[in-house]
Amino acid sequence: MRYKIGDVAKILGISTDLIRYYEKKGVVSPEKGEHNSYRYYDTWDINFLIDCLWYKNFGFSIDEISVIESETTYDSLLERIDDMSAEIEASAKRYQLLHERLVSQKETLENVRSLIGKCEVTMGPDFIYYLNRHNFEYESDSTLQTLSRRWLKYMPFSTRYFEIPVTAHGSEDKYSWGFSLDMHYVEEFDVKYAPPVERFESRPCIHSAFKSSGKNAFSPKHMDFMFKYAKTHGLKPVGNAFGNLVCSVVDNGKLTGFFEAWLPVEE
Amino acid sequence: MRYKIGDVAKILGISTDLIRYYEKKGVVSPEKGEHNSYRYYDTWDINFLIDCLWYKNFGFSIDEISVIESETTYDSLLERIDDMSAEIEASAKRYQLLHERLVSQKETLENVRSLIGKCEVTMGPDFIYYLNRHNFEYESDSTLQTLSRRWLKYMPFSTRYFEIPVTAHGSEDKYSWGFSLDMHYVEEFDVKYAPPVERFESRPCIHSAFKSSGKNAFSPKHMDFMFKYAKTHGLKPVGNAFGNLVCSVVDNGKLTGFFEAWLPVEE
DNA sequence: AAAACATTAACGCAGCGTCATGGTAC
DNA sequence: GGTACCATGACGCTGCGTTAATGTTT
Repeated sequence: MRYKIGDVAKILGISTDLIRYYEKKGVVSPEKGEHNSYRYYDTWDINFLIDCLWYKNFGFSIDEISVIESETTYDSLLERIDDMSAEIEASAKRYQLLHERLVSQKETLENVRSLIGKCEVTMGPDFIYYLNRHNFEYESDSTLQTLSRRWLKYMPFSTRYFEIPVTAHGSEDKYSWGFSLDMHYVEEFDVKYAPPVERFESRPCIHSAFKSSGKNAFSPKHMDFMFKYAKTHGLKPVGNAFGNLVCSVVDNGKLTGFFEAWLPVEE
Repeated sequence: MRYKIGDVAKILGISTDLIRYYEKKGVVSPEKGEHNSYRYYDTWDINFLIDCLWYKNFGFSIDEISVIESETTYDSLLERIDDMSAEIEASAKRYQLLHERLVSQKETLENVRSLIGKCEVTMGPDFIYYLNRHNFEYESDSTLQTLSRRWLKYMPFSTRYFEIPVTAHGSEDKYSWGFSLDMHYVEEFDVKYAPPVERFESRPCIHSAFKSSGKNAFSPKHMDFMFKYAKTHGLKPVGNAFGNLVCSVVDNGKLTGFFEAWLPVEE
């Protein structure tokens, strides 16, 4: 039996262009008509294409497929399958982690909105962090830059972290930014840390949230209410206030950052 | 502080080209020098870029990012996160299934090679299947073609299936091809089936494997040894012989198909 | 004045989809 | 002889990387 390209496309449920594309990439080579330049496929060619689709659905690239289909022995196929298996396993893991992260991010988003301006005392998070920006200036230190590049790749598991020296409370412009990474992920990714990366261990904190609209509007003043809360409730700040940028979205027509904030306290 | 594009690239660990590309896509727009056309970034711009990378690592496309970063409200962000969460969950599931499939495929490959020419009696698999090709000719029936397209998308969970009528044993060219899908996946994908899709329920079979080299060399004769085995061991074939194409690779310099085969029998 | 930046523009990659133009089969 | 198919080629898409030619900063 000879099938024209359209027949094959129908049988396989793919486009004729895709079949021609595979041919261009050297995967399939059907007979060509003598008088015309039509492609004529036999059963074997179609089987071959089905094989290709099989591998394609595993995620093999066209080049890999053309190698597998034309030059591969049983043993090297087993090797390739091992490699692909490892890749796919890694992807599965990655997507699973991403999914968990998105779920927790969504929880955070929901909590933060309802927490704005309110304070509660609870155990703070357990995480590692470092600072790479003070007020408006990024550190030009190359060690820090290397670090940042690594932590940027941990995103969205790493998050944007800020810190306000407890002594600076009330002033306009003393704060630092950096990144933090929850201990959960430190273990998951087996992250080694040493100064300038520090660890914050879970302890009692005032937990709250606030927002800040407009460019460069972020200021330690946004956390004043938390210090007030401490004072009026007989709690003593015992460390720097800190928090994370949770998201930045349009709010009342203005670009607005939403922040989750913590202030370590003691009775 | 003003940063030049190279400084930003260093801070973020990405290429200057990527930053310019994001600008072209409308994500970031830094100030331009008055006398030159250099780009100058402030802290805000860099934050913005970090945000973008954050979303990027979740898998959002550049277009989505530019929307999220410039027009999105808290509520619509939550919605987008829900959508993305569903997508990512699906990907995670997909990769996990693919991985399991690859692992089982590798097992099959290893078993089949050691089973070639040997027979064992064991419980056959439980699966559904249909036929769409008889000898060398594909059915042109459009219902079957639609079915094939669907089953081709189930690959590599669906596999290439062949059947040899028990009455045709010994003849040269009576066999059919189609697809089969293990009951495990029928449940996993919640596949509904009705004729022409049939079910084969697990029952005692002679289990073996064989290979076939060269174009169009496949023939029912390859299974003769299984019928012989049945005869010499007092087993009566009680249904069509069938099997799957396991792989096709180069063997002794020739393109060779490896097949796993089953023959239902009774004492 | 040399080195290290910056600019724009064009091209390339995979893995296709989408025309446009013209030839062919039935 | 009409229409449904086929061929080739070019271009578009995303998310960048890679030159190349040229201009600017320090």
